[in-house]
Amino acid sequence: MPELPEVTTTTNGLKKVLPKLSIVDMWTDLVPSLKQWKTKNRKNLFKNTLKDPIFYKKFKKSIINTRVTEVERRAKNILIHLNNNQTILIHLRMTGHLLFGKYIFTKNNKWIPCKSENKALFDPYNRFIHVVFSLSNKKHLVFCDARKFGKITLIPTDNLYNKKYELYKLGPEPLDKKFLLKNFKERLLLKKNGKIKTVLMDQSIIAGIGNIYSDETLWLSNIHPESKPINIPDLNLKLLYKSIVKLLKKGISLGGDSTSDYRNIYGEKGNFHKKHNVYQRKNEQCIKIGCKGVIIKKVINGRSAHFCNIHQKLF
DNA sequence: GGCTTTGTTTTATA
DNA sequence: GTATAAAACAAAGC
Repeated sequence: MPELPEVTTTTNGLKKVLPKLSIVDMWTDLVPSLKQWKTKNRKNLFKNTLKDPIFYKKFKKSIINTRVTEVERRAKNILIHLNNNQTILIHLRMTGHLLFGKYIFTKNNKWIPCKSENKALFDPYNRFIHVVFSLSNKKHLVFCDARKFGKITLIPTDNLYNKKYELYKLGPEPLDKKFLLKNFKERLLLKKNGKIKTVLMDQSIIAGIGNIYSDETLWLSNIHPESKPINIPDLNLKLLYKSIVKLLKKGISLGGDSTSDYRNIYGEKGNFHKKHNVYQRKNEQCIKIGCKGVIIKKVINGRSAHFCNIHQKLF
């Protein structure tokens, strides 16, 4: 599940290869026919994304023959800036990932990786290719997504942070040097009576944390996921702040978490999922030194939470 | 075939 | 009005 470290791994990869390349063509199978579009009644959900046939036409026309100037991450969004004041915004949601390499369009209307490319590209998840951007160096930027929950849209670069677009309400970046313990506490108190796990995952409070990293950081800072921010002692808040910075950086250095479908732009898995202390370890012994607890899985505000019932205290 | 999965948006409730 | 929770939604795997 792409969270901050996974999206960072992807954008770091793209930063090295995309700038200065031009987009010469694009292909997608996400666009419904106009008839389907009208009958499915999904105009609100998909408006201004590639699943909107009217928007798709504008999108394609806007990006063809433009050059990539810069790639950037904001929260869980990938931003590809173009030289015509337009920015392609990609959200991977649950199972999406981006791949970069040489691809071939086959006779049965499918894209497959060219055999001379990295072997990792022959991953089974490659059968879910839904968008292909053809680039001026004969390579491709490929959007691959088993669930098709991912979202691709286009926003004028100058207007990225306008009220009408989704980036507007995002909270601060937890790895920003200016994001101090003091700021962290202030943000949490905006939801002082919520459940800390839910608050951590709220993108308007802090950007980039999802289910995996919220479970892991709470385990490390000895906090029960249903604790109210207002009740959490300073000592634990400080520990939580440090755990967030530490684990997000660890996730990045390990190339992300491939519990599910996440791959880097060369189709390779990350390694963070091998280092889980609590996520998806239901019924296993807690591995904190000296702790006799067992990992519990419980649905909290509609999301699965994993935690140790002994050393993670409810405040 | 129903349930699960996650991130986000929308709707409901206290 | 405000704060929090619940529901809805995407689509495929099991």
